[in-house]
Amino acid sequence: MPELPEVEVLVRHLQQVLPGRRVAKVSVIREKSVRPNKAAEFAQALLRHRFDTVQRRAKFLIFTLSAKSFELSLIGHLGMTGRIYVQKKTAPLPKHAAVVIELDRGRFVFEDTRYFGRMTLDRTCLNNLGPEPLSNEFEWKTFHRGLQHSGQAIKVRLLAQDLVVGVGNIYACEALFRAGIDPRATSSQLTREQVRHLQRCIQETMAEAIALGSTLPLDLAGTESTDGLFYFGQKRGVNTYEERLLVYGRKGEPCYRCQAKIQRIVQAARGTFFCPRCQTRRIRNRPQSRGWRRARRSVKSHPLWGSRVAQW
DNA sequence: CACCATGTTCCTTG
DNA sequence: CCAAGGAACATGGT
Repeated sequence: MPELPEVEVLVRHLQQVLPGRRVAKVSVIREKSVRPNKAAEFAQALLRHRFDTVQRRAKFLIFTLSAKSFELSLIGHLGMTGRIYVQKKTAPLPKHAAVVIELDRGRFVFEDTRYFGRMTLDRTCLNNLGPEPLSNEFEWKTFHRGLQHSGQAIKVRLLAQDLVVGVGNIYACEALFRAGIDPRATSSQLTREQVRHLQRCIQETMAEAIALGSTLPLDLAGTESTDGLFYFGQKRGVNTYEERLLVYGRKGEPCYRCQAKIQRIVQAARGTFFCPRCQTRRIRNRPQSRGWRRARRSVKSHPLWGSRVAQW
């Protein structure tokens, strides 16, 4: 269940639940899910340690544990379909449980249907990551400099995790729509104004998603068939949050801003959704023009958008 | 059967 | 050597 906002909301939840609990037993059910450590050494190292903190860096979860004077970091990545939760010892294990850690109270479960996720004690995966999008380190001048050296399409470039972390396929589409930038535009062709605008749109997209996800009734304890995903929100009777996304998954549907049909194309083997009228490759001299501000207000005042997100 | 899916890494190509 | 493109990983939903 990744992308930065989903991981952030999960981390905040786990930080409330996990600290203080001790590791009683470690079962690596899917050996490949523990890399590059060996399953046996991984399990042995964690034994009898106590969870202290839960943090996030990019889409990684970082658990710190200690035993007497020994400290260690457990790093997790959810891949495409990973979930992490603490369940009751009596609850049944999920079909695709990858790593199970029995605690003094309850059970830590890392399940992963497609097994693209992983757990490790090796911190080197945290090297070479770009700045956090919601930190001061995400600075538009550096962002601009990085983009100028690239001939890749901007949408593809955003996914590389070196100029900025945490932006995945869905939020890349959303941020580019908000910024009015064609996902096919060559990175180096973006103007300084477009880059500055895109930087702010990425931050808005992330911040609003975290804020929204913090209030939805997510199944962070792994008890239901629902999960901790909130790209599409939750289906709860009449209260449907499905239309929260502005372009992703809306192929053929009318753009909320201009009614043109949303297009789906493939870039780097991933689906990209965009509005062919609102998102242009052309360089806009005045990206903050009155017309554009009016358009963004109209997007935000769409009944299914404003009611759920504008409150933040 | 066809096509789609939230991510990253490795290999090949130019 | 480098940048960019594509396959691979693995399973399930529609």
